[in-house]
Amino acid sequence: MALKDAAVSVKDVAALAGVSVGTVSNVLNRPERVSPETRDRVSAAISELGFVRNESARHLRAGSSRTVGLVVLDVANPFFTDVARGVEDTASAAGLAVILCNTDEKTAKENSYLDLLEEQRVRGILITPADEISDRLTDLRRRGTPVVLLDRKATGRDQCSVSVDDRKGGDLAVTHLLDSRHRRIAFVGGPTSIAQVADRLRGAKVAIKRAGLPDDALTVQIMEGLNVASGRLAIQQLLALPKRKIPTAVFCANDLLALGALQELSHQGVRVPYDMAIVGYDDIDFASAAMVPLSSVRQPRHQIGRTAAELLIEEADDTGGHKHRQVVFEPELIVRESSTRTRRA
Amino acid sequence: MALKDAAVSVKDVAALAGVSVGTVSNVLNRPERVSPETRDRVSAAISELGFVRNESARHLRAGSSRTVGLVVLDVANPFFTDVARGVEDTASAAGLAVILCNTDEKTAKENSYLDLLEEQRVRGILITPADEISDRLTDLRRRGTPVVLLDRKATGRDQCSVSVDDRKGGDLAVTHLLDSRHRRIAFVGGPTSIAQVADRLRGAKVAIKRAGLPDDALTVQIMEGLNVASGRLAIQQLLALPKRKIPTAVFCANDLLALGALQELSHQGVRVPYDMAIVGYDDIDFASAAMVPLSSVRQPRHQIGRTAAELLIEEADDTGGHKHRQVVFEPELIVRESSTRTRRA
DNA sequence: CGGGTCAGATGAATCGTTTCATTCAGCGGT
DNA sequence: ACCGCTGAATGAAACGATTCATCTGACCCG
Repeated sequence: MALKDAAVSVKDVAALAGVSVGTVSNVLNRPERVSPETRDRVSAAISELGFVRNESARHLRAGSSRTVGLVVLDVANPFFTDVARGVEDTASAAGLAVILCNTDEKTAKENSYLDLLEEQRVRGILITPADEISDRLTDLRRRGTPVVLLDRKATGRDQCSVSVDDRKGGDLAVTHLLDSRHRRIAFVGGPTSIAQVADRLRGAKVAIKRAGLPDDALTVQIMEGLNVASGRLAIQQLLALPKRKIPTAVFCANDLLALGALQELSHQGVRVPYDMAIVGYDDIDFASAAMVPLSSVRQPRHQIGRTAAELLIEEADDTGGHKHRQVVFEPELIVRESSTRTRRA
Repeated sequence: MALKDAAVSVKDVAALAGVSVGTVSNVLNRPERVSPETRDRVSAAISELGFVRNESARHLRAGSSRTVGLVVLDVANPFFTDVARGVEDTASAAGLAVILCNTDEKTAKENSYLDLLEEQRVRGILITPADEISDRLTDLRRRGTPVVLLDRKATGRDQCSVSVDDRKGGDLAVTHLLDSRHRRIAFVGGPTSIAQVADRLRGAKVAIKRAGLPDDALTVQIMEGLNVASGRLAIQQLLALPKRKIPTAVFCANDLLALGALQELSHQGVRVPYDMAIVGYDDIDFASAAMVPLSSVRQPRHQIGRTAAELLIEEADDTGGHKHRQVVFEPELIVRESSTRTRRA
């Protein structure tokens, strides 16, 4: 049995098995080239010493590592954990580990993680940028680290991305509310510097315009963050408007906001959906599990992650034939109780 | 500017700056030993070539890496994402990256991640074991990788752990329900092979016994998983019991179960807390944001993560004086609407 | 002017693994 | 008995950064 201070290397294994280090390496990597007896002897030595390969040394020689980086805005958002699972499934099937990094929407944190990942020589990086596509990211790619954008469409054709048509999603949500006779609608979102928020708002405006309504039929409420607390606050502010300006429906840029809104409305005795309808975005699991099941725009979260990881692996393993692709999924509106006035007075 | 195929190394930098590789390394690691002019020349060369250190090479030489592994049961559970943030805060302050691994409560996945982490020669591992403490984990420690148990108390004194007194938590929850006059209580949990579930159940039983009630005052409902779907199912099963056996309160082993229970009760027209009270566990953010705000046993999630990471770093940097510690936090009962019958008929 | 000091720079050795050109032994064919 | 072949094993080189013993030259002092 190996002792605590062992630090066993191929050399030790080779010595114990009475072979050369090259042979040990062959047993590990191309066992068919080694005679059965030798192979057994080496295997025995490996388990006796408790030998564990040193990935850094392999990697140093090989030039490429077995990890990919996944950089997201917020791991606490169920949307991203689901995407992460998709990434992990694909990556681990390919024998790759995932380093999950959390930026909290801060460019500074994003940059320091990118440095770290590049120093680790990760095979590639999946990222939902906190802001504009930074120079840091461009440099990274130029130096040879593949980057796939996640939940954000690449602007050019020279880069892979996997996203969902957020404009269409915003359009779907608001069109649904308009179809349900709502004429005063609020959009509740986070900072528009986040591309997803900006696009969903844009889609909402398109729907309003198509219906021939004036611009002010849509009240735009921009909050600090995309979380539950901001959702509650947004409702407080909306309910404080002059009575005839209070919307009859709100479309929230994500489900965390929508859940906060739902809670605050209930708290204030406003009935959902009878007095006010709500549509969220992402269709996280908690949306259908909410007390008033939440209508929401569904995104194929898991598939976004899987596809992005596939593109990344394809680009990383590129033998020359890689074509950059911009995959765009279609959002789907899931109508639940929070926006259907079946028993309307 | 660096070209795509650059793969710049210290050698290239040294050549461009007209110095030796040793000097480049000194500029990087002990700039005070290098004369200002040389330092500037080297720095210029570094940025001109876009040189990025190769962490694997550093690590190979240094013998220790700059990453730690965090192995949890389920990243999609907000409890763990909050713990993960705590870990990340401490780790990144120490210049360490976190590799987050998800076992889905499966021993097989756990083992394959442990292999991977050991091959990466991580500085240490934080883990919530899916089952018993496996031999794999013991071997790992014997070979020199520090391991700190997370949300699970170490059985011996030879290992660090950070946990919460789950027995006490179960006791608190059930005692609270007993104080509210409930005499038929259900415990809804996941498999008891998960230590947390077993301990919370044990605490619940202690409370029942202390109150002098018979064992069958507690209906034990063991479900497959610790998620929302299982919570709904559990309620369906409980409501199918003979009327006089149906409990008036349920204590759920975590908040995901409790949220599922809440939803199903509402769906079946059972009023919470008037017809049935609920207490959850973890006090995740969604608990207070639920339509009927959920009573729950709070754990210092963020602090669990921080403390565990601190212990791990201390053990990893050990210069001989490390004492293994088993930190146990106290749980706190947060009473909200789901278990208070103020307007009881 | 010789000797000592010291900051600064050097470059070979090292970490653990993989790779590949080379060696070796055994064997069949002539 | 010798040649050529093949399967098996070998061992040195290489990956890139760090370290440390060593070297260089400038400067000061007696």
